Amino acid sequence: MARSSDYLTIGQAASRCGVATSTLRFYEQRGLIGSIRNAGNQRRYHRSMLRRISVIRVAQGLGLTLAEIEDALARLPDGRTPTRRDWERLSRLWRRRLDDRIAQLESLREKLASCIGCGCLSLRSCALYNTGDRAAGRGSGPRYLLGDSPEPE
Amino acid sequence: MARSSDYLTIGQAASRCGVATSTLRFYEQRGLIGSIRNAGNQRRYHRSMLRRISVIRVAQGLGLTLAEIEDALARLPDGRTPTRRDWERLSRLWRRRLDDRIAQLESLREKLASCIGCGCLSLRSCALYNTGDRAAGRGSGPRYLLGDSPEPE
DNA sequence: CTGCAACTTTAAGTTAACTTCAAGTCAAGA
DNA sequence: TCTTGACTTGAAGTTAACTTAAAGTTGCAG
Repeated sequence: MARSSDYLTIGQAASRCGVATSTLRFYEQRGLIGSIRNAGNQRRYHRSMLRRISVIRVAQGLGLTLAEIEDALARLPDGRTPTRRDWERLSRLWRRRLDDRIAQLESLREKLASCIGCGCLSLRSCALYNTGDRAAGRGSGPRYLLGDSPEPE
Repeated sequence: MARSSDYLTIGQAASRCGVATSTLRFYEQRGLIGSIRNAGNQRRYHRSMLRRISVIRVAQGLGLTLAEIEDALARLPDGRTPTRRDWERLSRLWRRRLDDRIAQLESLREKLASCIGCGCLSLRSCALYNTGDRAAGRGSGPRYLLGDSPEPE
């Protein structure tokens, strides 16, 4: 039933998806993907896992964090690998985030344009200071500029 | 000549600029801003420094890294605090980056739209995989999504 | 059977932009 | 003078998303 060609080594899967093997191990550790083991304890990936990895990579390209992707994938029935219909739903959802982000940047651009001549940069009155666009203020560490989710209370 | 009200403590400067005092110390350590010391070795900031701090913050809001901002500020004559004319030049420059970033995201959105129905996600043939939009592959650490500078060779 | 590439694990390192901590000093009002 | 809040330093911690290293095991071609 399961031809051996249905399964790939970690190196094969990685090169098929354009990622490093360390990345796949990392994703597995995070619970984003799964694998089975052969007799010698080496990972083997079913071909269908390639699509799941692709979805993860595309979502990252859209600016989502792994946590958000994890969440989205976890909402699929039985945590199955995304079907074409699943992908349709997910990508529609993500497209909206992209729209939002573009709108944010456009608004920022307008504010910048109107401030070029003024240059006040006043904390109180300058629109550039009140874009709500800063990813700052949520703990330490680096700030992400696309996947800007709402602040926790 | 120099009234004492021309100088602010770190706490005053921080609250005027909407940043933490630790941030100002950090900026100073990085060489982004400067201060003088009073008799008791405490930092005092000249009012003009507020504008420099503001420029830094706005630039960050636009997605520039501190390294890039450092560079831009270092190009000002004698590393002076930005005048209104300097700000005009800088903000015009940064506006172009914002334009670029928006264009990138729009192109990504188109690709996503055309892939929603297809869902191939093939590493070889899918446009979503070849946006050139990934910040990946440059060392480890987090990836930045707006201040996406060209890859070193 | 030898040899080498590909695999295994766990732990630690990388990056940016800060924050937090510890232990101490300074400023200023009551 | 006392107290309290603001300040000082240097070192270490935080976060995401990985990578790198070290030390050992497996797969497979010759």
